[in-house]
Amino acid sequence: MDIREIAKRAKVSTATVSRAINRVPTVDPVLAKRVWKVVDELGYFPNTQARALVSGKSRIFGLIISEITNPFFPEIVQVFERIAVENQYEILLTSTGHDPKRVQDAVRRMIERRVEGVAVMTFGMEEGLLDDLKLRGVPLVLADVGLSRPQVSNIRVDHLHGIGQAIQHLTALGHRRIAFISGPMRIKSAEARREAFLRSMMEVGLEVDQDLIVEGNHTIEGGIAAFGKLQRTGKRATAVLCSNDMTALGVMRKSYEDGISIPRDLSVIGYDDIHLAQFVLPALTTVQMSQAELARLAFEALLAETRREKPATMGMEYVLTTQLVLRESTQLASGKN
Amino acid sequence: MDIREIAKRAKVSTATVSRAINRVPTVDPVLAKRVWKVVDELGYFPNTQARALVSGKSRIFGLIISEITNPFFPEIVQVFERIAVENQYEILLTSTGHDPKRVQDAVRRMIERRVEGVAVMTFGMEEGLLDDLKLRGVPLVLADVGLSRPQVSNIRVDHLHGIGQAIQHLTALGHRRIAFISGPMRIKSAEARREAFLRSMMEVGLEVDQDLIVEGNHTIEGGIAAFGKLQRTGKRATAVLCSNDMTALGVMRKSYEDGISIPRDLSVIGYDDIHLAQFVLPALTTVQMSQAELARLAFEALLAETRREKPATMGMEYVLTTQLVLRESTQLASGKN
DNA sequence: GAACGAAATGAATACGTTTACCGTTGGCAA
DNA sequence: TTGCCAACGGTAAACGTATTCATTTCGTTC
Repeated sequence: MDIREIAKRAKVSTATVSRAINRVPTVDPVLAKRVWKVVDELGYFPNTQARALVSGKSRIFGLIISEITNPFFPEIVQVFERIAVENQYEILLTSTGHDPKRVQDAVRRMIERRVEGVAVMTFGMEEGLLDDLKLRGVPLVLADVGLSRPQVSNIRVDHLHGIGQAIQHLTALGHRRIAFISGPMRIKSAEARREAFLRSMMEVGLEVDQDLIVEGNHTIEGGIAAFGKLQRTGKRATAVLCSNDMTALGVMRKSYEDGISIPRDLSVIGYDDIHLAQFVLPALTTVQMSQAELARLAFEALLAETRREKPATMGMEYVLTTQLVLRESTQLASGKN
Repeated sequence: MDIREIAKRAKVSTATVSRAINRVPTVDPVLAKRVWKVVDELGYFPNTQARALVSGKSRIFGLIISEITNPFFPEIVQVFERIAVENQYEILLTSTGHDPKRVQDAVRRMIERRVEGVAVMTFGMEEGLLDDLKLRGVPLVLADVGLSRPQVSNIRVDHLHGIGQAIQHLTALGHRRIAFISGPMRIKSAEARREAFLRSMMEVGLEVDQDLIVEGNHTIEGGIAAFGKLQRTGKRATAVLCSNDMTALGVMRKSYEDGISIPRDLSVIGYDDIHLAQFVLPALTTVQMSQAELARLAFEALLAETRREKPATMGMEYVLTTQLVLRESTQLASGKN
């Protein structure tokens, strides 16, 4: 069943059917009604591939994330998808696990489907992988990748704000020996968070002990391993700041196993503020980075880009700020430290 | 840049280009090589919409889930997506929150994109919403919706096995007063789990106190509320079985706030075995229902369906079994109960 | 009452592929 | 040398829609 069938039954031309369906105002209301009647009776739905082919618009955006099993991302995906649907867009989702091969694959698939734009959330691998997209003038939005670059919009995250608050909070509680468990350093956003930590420590006049900086990988398992390593150094920290909430959950789990009580013996601060953070035991003090806001910014940026006549030579810059959320996992530094 | 451009530069016809790209064996290796050379030089990617239009195959599967923010689903999505990509399929993902309007919308979008099949994970709303798909002969796979129905493949989950093990485990530990926090009863799978609970209780000869069965909604918040309600009845249970892990997390959170120690004062068992379950404090004893297996079954079912010549009048039936996983949240029933 | 213009409709084309169908080529046997 | 067949390549027609351009149908004005 196609537009021709509708045309025949409504006794109009296919052109009129097309116009009626697309609500072109010049079409006679009487004819339009006749068309809609047939459309409804037959349960006709326009073929998107045909539309895309002739119009040159696929109405698909690509969304590249790292790990959908990290609770940070589902919340982004949910909001992004909701907004997309509201705007009659579909999304081509891909969770790459930072595997270059999978990124490459995703890019190819997105080009083949002729996506109108791609949002990339957290990114670490060679930028070269995105060149195919740039070359074709596909609008690109990168979230949290540090410096901006030509032809690519950028969502800059103000890590310094939230992390600065976190450090101030800890020092106010009397903590001096503050550890940091980073994300994988090949990821830009992990690097940026680490920088913000170092800078914040400097600003409050605390020196950082390199032994108290350990690399994790943004998973619970990584947090467990990293915290284990931290303890084996023998240098005891009274507080630990984590590069994301999953890492913090790992720290909490490992502390529990080792008989370290949080927050009594150790204060822990996470990063991201995933929904779960408020429900763990104890509830996690963390730096909030609004997933909804991030998703919204990314979508708006993409949409703005597609509406533009000429592709912008310079990408737009958006800013997302962060903020400390106090809960139960931090407390006054204990006695002698 | 299109197939014609390639044809011109490789000095062959578009038909040959098409055949070369699709690796049709009859094409002369010399010509094929010439074609591929040009394709690579120009960075040409075939236009999927055009392909879909002429071949009648969109190479897209729909995937309808309820809540992507429930950690159970991201693990499914991940596996489903991975297998799909391996088979050159894309997935159209939709998280409906069981909102009939959003389901309706999703169905429309999927029809418009001409998906070759749809997998529905957990389902509660009027089946009528899927009629549009059935009518068009779109292969359908439903997971965990109870009885099977014509034209629709079904993945039956053997809740009884895992839940039976859970109840036996609890009774072996001396528990007699076992509470159950269900999911929302409009959801088929929640209903099925509740039935399995009732049946398992009967099988071990325990009577169920209706006051000890409370309805939750498969979220942490719902678990908190339900457990609060449970306590207000005044009838103390020594163990509580939850319809999913998120609910169990809610119970754990609420217990913590109320000074009830798990597992000392109360044993808790979850359902699903989300990845997180092993890391919470204490690690959650739960009934495992393999997300990877479920995703794989669903995809295989869909793929099998698309390969079939004539649409099957009767759907296939697949079975997924469940199994208790012992961790730290259960313990001998305390003294006097 | 005729001619003109505005507005709406219809015929036809294009979008980028796949593929049925037909024509060409070359090899081999007679 | 001729004829036949096999094998392969090319031409052209689809796929379902949007849209340009030509046509028709009005109402309006003089």
